[in-house]
Amino acid sequence: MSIETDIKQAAFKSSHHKLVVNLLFTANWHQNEHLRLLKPDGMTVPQYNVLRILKGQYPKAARINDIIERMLDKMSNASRIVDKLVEKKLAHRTGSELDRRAVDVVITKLGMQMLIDLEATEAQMEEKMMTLTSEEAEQLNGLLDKLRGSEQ
Amino acid sequence: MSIETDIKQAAFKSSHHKLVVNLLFTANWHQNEHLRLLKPDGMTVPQYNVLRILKGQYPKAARINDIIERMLDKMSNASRIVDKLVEKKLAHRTGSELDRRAVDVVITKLGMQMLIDLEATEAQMEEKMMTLTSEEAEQLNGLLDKLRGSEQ
DNA sequence: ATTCATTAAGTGTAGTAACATATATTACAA
DNA sequence: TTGTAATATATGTTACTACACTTAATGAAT
Repeated sequence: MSIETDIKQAAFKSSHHKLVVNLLFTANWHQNEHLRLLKPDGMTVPQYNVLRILKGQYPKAARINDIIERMLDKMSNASRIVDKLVEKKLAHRTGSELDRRAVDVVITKLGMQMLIDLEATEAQMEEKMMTLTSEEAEQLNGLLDKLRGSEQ
Repeated sequence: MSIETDIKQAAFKSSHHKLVVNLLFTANWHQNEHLRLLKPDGMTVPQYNVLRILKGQYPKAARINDIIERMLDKMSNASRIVDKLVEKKLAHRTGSELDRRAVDVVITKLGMQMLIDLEATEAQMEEKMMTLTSEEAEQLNGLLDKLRGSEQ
Protein backbone atom coordinates (compact mmCIF):
# COMPACT_ATOMS: atom_id res chain seq x y z
CA MET A 1 0.00 0.00 0.00
CA SER A 2 1.38 3.39 -0.93
CA ILE A 3 1.21 6.31 1.43
CA GLU A 4 -1.52 7.91 -0.64
CA THR A 5 -3.74 4.91 0.08
CA ASP A 6 -2.64 4.53 3.69
CA ILE A 7 -3.75 8.00 4.66
CA LYS A 8 -6.42 8.40 1.99
CA GLN A 9 -4.80 11.42 0.48
CA ALA A 10 -4.75 12.49 -3.13
CA ALA A 11 -1.45 12.77 -4.94
CA PHE A 12 1.23 14.96 -3.44
CA LYS A 13 2.20 18.06 -5.29
CA SER A 14 5.91 17.21 -5.40
CA SER A 15 8.32 14.51 -4.37
CA HIS A 16 9.59 16.84 -1.67
CA HIS A 17 6.10 17.30 -0.37
CA LYS A 18 5.52 13.58 -0.31
CA LEU A 19 8.80 13.17 1.52
CA VAL A 20 7.64 15.35 4.42
CA VAL A 21 4.73 12.99 5.01
CA ASN A 22 6.54 9.80 4.09
CA LEU A 23 9.22 10.40 6.71
CA LEU A 24 6.72 10.90 9.51
CA PHE A 25 4.73 7.91 8.40
CA THR A 26 7.70 5.58 8.06
CA ALA A 27 9.14 6.70 11.37
CA ASN A 28 5.87 5.92 13.03
CA TRP A 29 5.65 2.51 11.49
CA HIS A 30 9.21 1.81 12.56
CA GLN A 31 8.70 2.84 16.17
CA ASN A 32 5.53 0.80 16.42
CA GLU A 33 7.28 -2.30 15.17
CA HIS A 34 10.07 -1.75 17.65
CA LEU A 35 7.75 -1.20 20.59
CA ARG A 36 5.74 -4.27 19.71
CA LEU A 37 8.88 -6.38 19.97
CA LEU A 38 9.94 -4.88 23.29
CA LYS A 39 6.55 -4.92 24.95
CA PRO A 40 6.45 -8.61 25.97
CA ASP A 41 9.47 -7.87 28.20
CA GLY A 42 7.87 -4.75 29.62
CA MET A 43 10.39 -2.49 27.95
CA THR A 44 9.88 0.66 25.92
CA VAL A 45 12.07 2.04 23.15
CA PRO A 46 13.77 4.75 25.24
CA GLN A 47 14.31 2.38 28.16
CA TYR A 48 15.89 -0.14 25.83
CA ASN A 49 18.12 2.49 24.29
CA VAL A 50 19.34 3.76 27.63
CA LEU A 51 19.98 0.22 28.83
CA ARG A 52 22.13 -0.37 25.77
CA ILE A 53 24.05 2.80 26.44
CA LEU A 54 24.74 1.57 29.97
CA LYS A 55 25.94 -1.74 28.61
CA GLY A 56 28.25 0.12 26.24
CA GLN A 57 29.84 1.88 29.21
CA TYR A 58 30.08 -1.19 31.41
CA PRO A 59 31.90 -1.74 33.69
CA LYS A 60 32.33 2.02 33.92
CA ALA A 61 29.47 4.05 35.35
CA ALA A 62 27.63 6.46 33.11
CA ARG A 63 26.60 9.93 34.17
CA ILE A 64 23.22 11.28 33.21
CA ASN A 65 25.01 13.64 30.86
CA ASP A 66 26.82 10.77 29.18
CA ILE A 67 23.48 9.16 28.56
CA ILE A 68 21.94 12.32 27.15
CA GLU A 69 24.87 12.72 24.79
CA ARG A 70 24.33 9.25 23.38
CA MET A 71 20.56 9.29 23.24
CA LEU A 72 18.82 9.62 19.92
CA ASP A 73 16.59 12.22 21.41
CA LYS A 74 18.72 14.72 23.20
CA MET A 75 15.79 16.62 24.64
CA SER A 76 14.28 13.78 26.54
CA ASN A 77 14.55 13.35 30.21
CA ALA A 78 17.27 10.89 30.87
CA SER A 79 16.95 10.97 34.65
CA ARG A 80 13.35 9.86 34.54
CA ILE A 81 14.14 7.05 32.13
CA VAL A 82 16.88 5.96 34.51
CA ASP A 83 14.30 6.09 37.32
CA LYS A 84 12.32 3.41 35.53
CA LEU A 85 15.36 1.22 35.00
CA VAL A 86 16.31 1.54 38.67
CA GLU A 87 12.76 0.71 39.76
CA LYS A 88 12.99 -2.48 37.71
CA LYS A 89 16.45 -3.26 39.15
CA LEU A 90 17.94 -3.15 35.66
CA ALA A 91 20.30 -0.37 36.67
CA HIS A 92 21.89 0.89 39.83
CA ARG A 93 22.35 4.55 40.74
CA THR A 94 24.70 6.04 43.29
CA GLY A 95 25.92 9.54 43.98
CA SER A 96 29.36 10.15 42.58
CA GLU A 97 32.11 10.63 45.12
CA LEU A 98 34.21 12.83 42.88
CA ASP A 99 31.46 15.30 42.07
CA ARG A 100 28.57 15.39 44.44
CA ARG A 101 26.29 16.94 41.83
CA ALA A 102 26.65 13.91 39.59
CA VAL A 103 25.28 10.40 39.81
CA ASP A 104 26.82 7.17 38.61
CA VAL A 105 24.54 4.79 36.77
CA VAL A 106 25.59 1.21 36.14
CA ILE A 107 23.76 -1.64 34.48
CA THR A 108 22.99 -4.55 36.81
CA LYS A 109 23.28 -8.27 36.18
CA LEU A 110 19.52 -8.30 35.69
CA GLY A 111 19.88 -5.51 33.13
CA MET A 112 22.49 -7.50 31.26
CA GLN A 113 20.20 -10.50 31.29
CA MET A 114 17.37 -8.37 29.93
CA LEU A 115 19.54 -7.33 27.00
CA ILE A 116 20.43 -10.96 26.31
CA ASP A 117 16.73 -11.80 26.33
CA LEU A 118 16.16 -8.98 23.89
CA GLU A 119 18.90 -9.94 21.45
CA ALA A 120 16.27 -11.60 19.31
CA THR A 121 14.48 -8.27 19.16
CA GLU A 122 17.39 -6.54 17.60
CA ALA A 123 17.74 -9.31 15.08
CA GLN A 124 14.05 -8.98 14.27
CA MET A 125 14.37 -5.24 13.73
CA GLU A 126 17.20 -5.84 11.31
CA GLU A 127 15.08 -8.50 9.71
CA LYS A 128 12.46 -5.84 9.03
CA MET A 129 15.10 -3.91 7.11
CA MET A 130 15.79 -6.91 4.91
CA THR A 131 13.11 -5.93 2.43
CA LEU A 132 15.96 -3.79 1.17
CA THR A 133 19.20 -5.14 -0.25
CA SER A 134 22.49 -4.03 1.31
CA GLU A 135 23.00 -1.62 -1.56
CA GLU A 136 19.57 -0.13 -1.06
CA ALA A 137 20.11 0.13 2.69
CA GLU A 138 23.35 1.97 2.10
CA GLN A 139 21.70 4.24 -0.39
CA LEU A 140 18.88 4.97 2.05
CA ASN A 141 21.34 5.70 4.84
CA GLY A 142 23.18 8.06 2.56
CA LEU A 143 20.02 9.89 1.55
CA LEU A 144 18.87 10.24 5.17
CA ASP A 145 22.27 11.60 6.18
CA LYS A 146 22.21 14.05 3.30
CA LEU A 147 18.67 15.09 4.11
CA ARG A 148 19.66 16.07 7.63
CA GLY A 149 22.65 17.93 6.27
CA SER A 150 25.08 15.42 7.73
CA GLU A 151 28.19 15.65 5.65
CA GLN A 152 29.28 12.20 4.67
CA MET B 1 27.93 15.06 11.14
CA SER B 2 27.20 11.40 10.57
CA ILE B 3 25.00 9.42 12.92
CA GLU B 4 28.02 7.73 14.39
CA THR B 5 29.26 11.10 15.59
CA ASP B 6 25.83 12.40 16.56
CA ILE B 7 25.21 9.61 19.01
CA LYS B 8 28.85 8.83 19.76
CA GLN B 9 28.58 5.28 18.64
CA ALA B 10 31.22 3.20 16.98
CA ALA B 11 30.59 1.86 13.50
CA PHE B 12 27.47 -0.17 12.91
CA LYS B 13 27.85 -3.81 12.10
CA SER B 14 25.86 -3.60 8.86
CA SER B 15 24.03 -1.12 6.71
CA HIS B 16 20.77 -2.69 7.88
CA HIS B 17 21.77 -2.20 11.46
CA LYS B 18 22.66 1.41 10.82
CA LEU B 19 19.31 1.85 9.11
CA VAL B 20 17.40 0.86 12.24
CA VAL B 21 19.05 3.69 14.13
CA ASN B 22 19.16 6.14 11.25
CA LEU B 23 15.41 5.95 10.76
CA LEU B 24 14.66 6.71 14.39
CA PHE B 25 17.17 9.50 14.44
CA THR B 26 16.01 11.13 11.22
CA ALA B 27 12.37 10.87 12.24
CA ASN B 28 13.19 12.63 15.44
CA TRP B 29 15.06 15.39 13.71
CA HIS B 30 12.17 15.82 11.29
CA GLN B 31 9.51 16.06 14.00
CA ASN B 32 11.58 18.52 15.97
CA GLU B 33 11.96 20.78 12.96
CA HIS B 34 8.25 20.61 12.32
CA LEU B 35 7.29 21.35 15.90
CA ARG B 36 9.68 24.29 16.03
CA LEU B 37 7.90 25.85 13.06
CA LEU B 38 4.42 25.30 14.51
CA LYS B 39 5.20 26.39 18.04
CA PRO B 40 5.04 30.19 17.52
CA ASP B 41 1.36 29.69 16.62
CA GLY B 42 0.73 27.45 19.61
CA MET B 43 0.16 24.41 17.44
CA THR B 44 1.55 20.90 17.72
CA VAL B 45 2.17 18.43 14.92
CA PRO B 46 -0.92 16.25 15.57
CA GLN B 47 -3.16 19.28 16.02
CA TYR B 48 -1.91 20.69 12.74
CA ASN B 49 -2.48 17.40 10.96
CA VAL B 50 -6.03 17.06 12.23
CA LEU B 51 -6.80 20.65 11.28
CA ARG B 52 -5.63 19.93 7.75
CA ILE B 53 -7.82 16.85 7.59
CA LEU B 54 -10.79 18.99 8.62
CA LYS B 55 -9.95 21.49 5.91
CA GLY B 56 -9.81 18.65 3.39
CA GLN B 57 -13.37 17.67 4.31
CA TYR B 58 -14.74 21.21 4.39
CA PRO B 59 -17.55 22.13 4.05
CA LYS B 60 -18.57 18.61 5.01
CA ALA B 61 -18.27 17.58 8.63
CA ALA B 62 -15.78 14.91 9.60
CA ARG B 63 -16.53 12.15 12.05
CA ILE B 64 -13.90 11.13 14.58
CA ASN B 65 -13.53 7.90 12.63
CA ASP B 66 -12.87 9.80 9.40
CA ILE B 67 -10.10 11.64 11.19
CA ILE B 68 -8.59 8.47 12.60
CA GLU B 69 -8.58 6.90 9.13
CA ARG B 70 -6.61 9.81 7.70
CA MET B 71 -4.22 10.31 10.58
CA LEU B 72 -0.63 9.23 10.20
CA ASP B 73 -0.86 7.59 13.54
CA LYS B 74 -3.95 5.45 13.63
CA MET B 75 -3.62 4.59 17.30
CA SER B 76 -3.74 8.07 18.62
CA ASN B 77 -6.64 9.63 20.32
CA ALA B 78 -8.43 11.72 17.80
CA SER B 79 -11.17 12.88 20.15
CA ARG B 80 -8.70 14.42 22.56
CA ILE B 81 -6.85 16.19 19.75
CA VAL B 82 -10.22 17.52 18.57
CA ASP B 83 -10.85 18.68 22.16
CA LYS B 84 -7.84 20.94 21.89
CA LEU B 85 -8.92 22.36 18.56
CA VAL B 86 -12.41 23.05 19.91
CA GLU B 87 -10.96 24.73 23.01
CA LYS B 88 -9.02 27.03 20.72
CA LYS B 89 -12.11 27.68 18.57
CA LEU B 90 -10.32 26.25 15.55
CA ALA B 91 -13.00 23.59 15.11
CA HIS B 92 -16.63 23.13 16.00
CA ARG B 93 -18.17 19.91 17.30
CA THR B 94 -21.83 18.95 17.34
CA GLY B 95 -23.65 15.69 17.87
CA SER B 96 -24.76 14.14 14.61
CA GLU B 97 -28.50 14.04 14.04
CA LEU B 98 -28.39 10.93 11.89
CA ASP B 99 -26.46 8.83 14.35
CA ARG B 100 -26.52 9.98 17.92
CA ARG B 101 -23.36 8.06 18.75
CA ALA B 102 -21.37 10.11 16.27
CA VAL B 103 -20.15 13.69 16.34
CA ASP B 104 -19.66 16.09 13.46
CA VAL B 105 -16.47 18.11 13.49
CA VAL B 106 -16.06 21.12 11.21
CA ILE B 107 -13.21 23.56 10.84
CA THR B 108 -14.09 27.14 11.80
CA LYS B 109 -13.20 30.39 10.08
CA LEU B 110 -10.52 30.85 12.73
CA GLY B 111 -9.20 27.39 11.91
CA MET B 112 -9.00 28.26 8.25
CA GLN B 113 -7.16 31.45 9.13
CA MET B 114 -4.72 29.46 11.26
CA LEU B 115 -3.91 27.25 8.27
CA ILE B 116 -3.36 30.30 6.10
CA ASP B 117 -0.99 31.67 8.73
CA LEU B 118 0.81 28.34 8.71
CA GLU B 119 1.19 28.07 4.95
CA ALA B 120 4.71 29.38 5.33
CA THR B 121 5.39 26.49 7.66
CA GLU B 122 4.59 23.92 5.06
CA ALA B 123 6.79 25.72 2.57
CA GLN B 124 9.59 25.73 5.13
CA MET B 125 9.24 22.01 5.73
CA GLU B 126 9.53 21.39 2.02
CA GLU B 127 12.46 23.76 2.01
CA LYS B 128 14.16 21.46 4.51
CA MET B 129 13.78 18.64 1.99
CA MET B 130 15.56 20.70 -0.65
CA THR B 131 18.95 19.45 0.44
CA LEU B 132 17.92 16.60 -1.84
CA THR B 133 17.30 16.96 -5.56
CA SER B 134 13.94 15.88 -6.97
CA GLU B 135 15.53 12.66 -8.18
CA GLU B 136 16.95 11.93 -4.76
CA ALA B 137 13.65 12.74 -3.09
CA GLU B 138 11.87 10.33 -5.41
CA GLN B 139 14.49 7.70 -4.77
CA LEU B 140 14.14 8.19 -1.01
CA ASN B 141 10.35 7.96 -1.22
CA GLY B 142 10.68 4.76 -3.18
CA LEU B 143 13.08 3.23 -0.69
CA LEU B 144 10.87 4.17 2.27
CA ASP B 145 7.83 2.68 0.55
CA LYS B 146 9.73 -0.49 -0.22
CA LEU B 147 11.05 -0.69 3.32
CA ARG B 148 7.52 -0.69 4.70
CA GLY B 149 6.50 -3.28 2.17
CA SER B 150 4.33 -0.83 0.23
CA GLU B 151 4.03 -2.21 -3.25
CA GLN B 152 4.74 0.24 -6.04
C1' DA C 1 37.63 33.92 51.08
C1' DT C 2 33.49 35.63 48.93
C1' DT C 3 30.81 36.27 45.02
C1' DC C 4 28.97 34.76 40.79
C1' DA C 5 28.63 32.02 36.74
C1' DT C 6 28.45 27.35 35.34
C1' DT C 7 27.35 22.65 35.59
C1' DA C 8 24.66 18.26 36.97
C1' DA C 9 20.63 16.60 37.92
C1' DG C 10 15.85 16.70 39.35
C1' DT C 11 11.05 18.56 39.16
C1' DG C 12 6.76 20.52 37.19
C1' DT C 13 3.56 21.02 33.34
C1' DA C 14 1.09 20.49 28.95
C1' DG C 15 0.60 17.53 25.22
C1' DT C 16 0.64 13.00 23.09
C1' DA C 17 0.90 7.66 22.39
C1' DA C 18 -0.61 3.17 23.30
C1' DC C 19 -3.81 0.64 25.21
C1' DA C 20 -7.76 -0.97 28.01
C1' DT C 21 -12.15 -0.10 29.28
C1' DA C 22 -16.64 2.35 29.63
C1' DT C 23 -20.89 4.38 27.79
C1' DA C 24 -24.26 5.20 24.61
C1' DT C 25 -26.52 4.07 20.50
C1' DT C 26 -27.67 1.40 16.57
C1' DA C 27 -28.18 -2.94 13.97
C1' DC C 28 -29.36 -7.49 13.79
C1' DA C 29 -31.27 -11.97 14.92
C1' DA C 30 -34.02 -15.40 17.15
C1' DT D 1 -39.79 -7.62 20.48
C1' DT D 2 -36.08 -8.41 23.18
C1' DG D 3 -31.63 -9.56 23.83
C1' DT D 4 -26.98 -9.33 21.90
C1' DA D 5 -23.40 -7.90 18.95
C1' DA D 6 -21.33 -4.11 16.72
C1' DT D 7 -20.24 0.70 16.34
C1' DA D 8 -18.84 5.65 17.70
C1' DT D 9 -16.81 8.04 20.88
C1' DA D 10 -15.04 9.10 25.49
C1' DT D 11 -12.27 8.24 29.57
C1' DG D 12 -8.54 6.42 32.44
C1' DT D 13 -3.74 4.97 32.99
C1' DT D 14 1.14 4.71 32.23
C1' DA D 15 5.00 6.32 29.76
C1' DC D 16 7.27 9.68 27.19
C1' DT D 17 8.61 14.48 24.99
C1' DA D 18 9.64 19.28 25.10
C1' DC D 19 10.64 22.78 27.78
C1' DA D 20 11.01 25.89 31.74
C1' DC D 21 12.50 26.13 36.20
C1' DT D 22 14.77 24.71 40.57
C1' DT D 23 18.32 22.98 43.56
C1' DA D 24 22.75 21.79 44.72
C1' DA D 25 27.56 21.70 44.01
C1' DT D 26 31.65 23.22 41.71
C1' DG D 27 34.88 26.49 39.53
C1' DA D 28 36.82 30.82 38.76
C1' DA D 29 37.81 35.65 39.50
C1' DT D 30 38.61 39.32 42.31
